[in-house]
Amino acid sequence: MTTRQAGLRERKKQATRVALREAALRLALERGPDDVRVDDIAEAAGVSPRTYNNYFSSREQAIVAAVTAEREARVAAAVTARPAGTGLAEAVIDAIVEHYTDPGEHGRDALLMITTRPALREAFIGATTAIERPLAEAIHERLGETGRHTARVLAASVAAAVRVALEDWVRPGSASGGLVVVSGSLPDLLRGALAPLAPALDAADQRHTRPDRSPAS
Amino acid sequence: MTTRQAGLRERKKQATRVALREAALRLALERGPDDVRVDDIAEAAGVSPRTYNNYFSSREQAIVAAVTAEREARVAAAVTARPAGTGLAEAVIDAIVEHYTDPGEHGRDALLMITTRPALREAFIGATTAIERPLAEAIHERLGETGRHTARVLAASVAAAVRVALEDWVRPGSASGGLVVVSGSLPDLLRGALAPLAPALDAADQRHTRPDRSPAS
DNA sequence: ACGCAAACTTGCGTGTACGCAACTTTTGTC
DNA sequence: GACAAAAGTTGCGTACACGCAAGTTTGCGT
Repeated sequence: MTTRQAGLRERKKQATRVALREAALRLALERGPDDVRVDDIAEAAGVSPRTYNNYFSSREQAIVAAVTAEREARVAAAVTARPAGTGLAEAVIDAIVEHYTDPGEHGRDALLMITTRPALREAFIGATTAIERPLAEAIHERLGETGRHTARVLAASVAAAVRVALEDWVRPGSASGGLVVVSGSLPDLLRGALAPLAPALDAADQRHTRPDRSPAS
Repeated sequence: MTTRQAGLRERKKQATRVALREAALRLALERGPDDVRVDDIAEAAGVSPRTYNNYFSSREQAIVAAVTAEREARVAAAVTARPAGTGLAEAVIDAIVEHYTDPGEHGRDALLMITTRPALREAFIGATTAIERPLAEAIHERLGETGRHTARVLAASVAAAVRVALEDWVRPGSASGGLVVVSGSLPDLLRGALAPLAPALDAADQRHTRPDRSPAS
């Protein structure tokens, strides 16, 4: 076995997954997302329509995945990579802002299309949940063995905050009523949404640094 | 117009919604959830199948809604109802624990069925998102006008934490590897999951009480 | 090298979600 | 009280998600 522990099977699976999502995005950009049939995507990726559905459970999911894929892992890796002295809040927030600001290798036109069509918007927003697991592991590593549940909760909260920021970013315009006019730059929105969680992140960090009492009264 | 501003239209809509979800749950309990067709639910509620789909976008959603409905509003109301002196974290956590522990008017057999079938489990877990909006408004009222965005983020985080707790609660058993053996009582799980967020909730509360510096650096 | 077991793919069938356009009910206005 | 606009309901047609069981590929022990 020369290729690490990867295994042919796993590599093929990833290849199929990538082929499917790339095909989905390309076709959606070419013809417009409403003129892409599942069969087309499957054919372009060289698999049967049924197999397509083994990888993605909706067309929107496949298209969006081409943009959001691997962001999760990169963010988690970035969190792990911050120097150990860095506070947890700073590490997490910086990692997120950094990797969400980068539009990925796919151009802005993809994001434009996604943020324009409601169905794609929803899938895009829903994709935020995917960072929970890797992020939880990254936080868990920093907190040590005691903080496993805490790590999951914090990761889920961070994901939720990111989702809120993306909702604001993606939202059409402000209400004509003159109230909410948020739509700043994405980094600002992210920092703004994550800021309220900083106390929780740092508190967990402190508790790990000097473990004392349990949280229950 | 005798009935407040409710309007006949709105009342009929709610009645249909209730009829649909109650019918969905009743039929699912009677025959088992896999032997209930959408047409059956629609017929039992006295509407067309197409109308059913104007209210719920999946069968699971309708069944689960019968159990989770109005929890959202009750929790939000409970948060608002706590005396103003109470800390935000305490108010929110107590309100949630109180209303999620109560199994609602529908018996435990409904919950048993839901937590048994994977598809229903997922819908049940997914329903947690529904408290975000009312909870955000409740928190917003406590924080004052400055904290609108903060309130949304905190509400989303709380909902995420609740989801984590429910996932643990619903999860079959522990892994045979001997690691994670969580499954305590639901109240304990909820408090455990919400505890890490307490610092964030209280920090927001403090800031509103005496507004001073910004959270950065 | 061989062969078995597990994992993945595929075709088929069923039940479903949802856009669309016609029709009915409710609401506010004169 | 009548009417026009708004909101809701319904049938139809299309595309889709997914369980199931058969066929194919990969992994691994011998």
